[in-house]
Amino acid sequence: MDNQNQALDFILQSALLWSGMVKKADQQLSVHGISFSEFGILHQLSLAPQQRLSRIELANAVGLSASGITRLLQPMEKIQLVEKEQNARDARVSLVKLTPTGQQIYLDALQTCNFFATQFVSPLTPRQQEMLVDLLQRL
Amino acid sequence: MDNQNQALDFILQSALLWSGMVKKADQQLSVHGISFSEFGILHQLSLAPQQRLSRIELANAVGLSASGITRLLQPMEKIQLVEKEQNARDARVSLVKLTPTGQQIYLDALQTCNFFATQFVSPLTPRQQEMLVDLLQRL
DNA sequence: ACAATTTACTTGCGCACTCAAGCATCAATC
DNA sequence: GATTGATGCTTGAGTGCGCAAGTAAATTGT
Repeated sequence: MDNQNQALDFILQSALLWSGMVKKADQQLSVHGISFSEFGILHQLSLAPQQRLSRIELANAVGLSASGITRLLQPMEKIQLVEKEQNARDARVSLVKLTPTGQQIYLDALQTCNFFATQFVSPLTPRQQEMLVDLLQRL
Repeated sequence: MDNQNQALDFILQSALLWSGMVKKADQQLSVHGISFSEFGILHQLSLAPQQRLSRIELANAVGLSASGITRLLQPMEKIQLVEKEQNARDARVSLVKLTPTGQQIYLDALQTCNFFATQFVSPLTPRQQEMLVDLLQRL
């Protein structure tokens, strides 16, 4: 098994893992009424200073396009998980801010997601999990 | 950083990596006229005994639903990358077989994909790449 | 001061996929 | 050997995105 095949295996193996992972995550998170993508948004917002980010920052943080973010946020605003806020310095950017409701839903969903994620990586020892996260972060 | 957060990081980091990876792979493979999903199909078929698989086997191998496979294969049959073949023992299954054309396109695309994959994992040493593939395969 | 370019979004369109329902075939039970 | 249930696949409807084009605001160049 040479290096090239190893790299190819990595890509194809990831495809397989990922498709299953998202499906299960969405399913588990559905009890909170949110999708995995929406969880990702809540997560990034909760990490952000003052829990607010521009839409572009959000898009980069979760790996979606700007238009994807626009459409994802529409229903989230409607059910008050996040709210719009405009930037005083630059009228182009419309900031997204986590509401208290959104914060609460996030904390609930975080429990579920942590449980799921922990279960997902459970075939590995903690030492191996650490190594895996470390390796991925270098890519 | 406890174990739970590590697991969560793994999931979210994967989301980010994966979204970028597929986009780049699709872009590079477009010179061969195929998508990354289609490459996955050609790859699995080329590995299979007699280069033929049922649609269900294919779906499981690449992580798509049965209906996804049906729709992906339609254009691939039209341009003769694969062909239908029926199973003598069971009239329900319709096998998918790689054509010589498909084989050729696959080999060309494999070069591209190997190059891309190799580049993608290049921030890691060969030793680390090996470890990464090994860890993923246990999940 | 005013055009030209760049940036932050939004919108129209379309593709890729899923889920649920349907059809055909096989297998098991009576 | 008919019925019941499981399996392989296709189809209809709907969702979740991306891409390209459009708008509005900021920045840059002159």
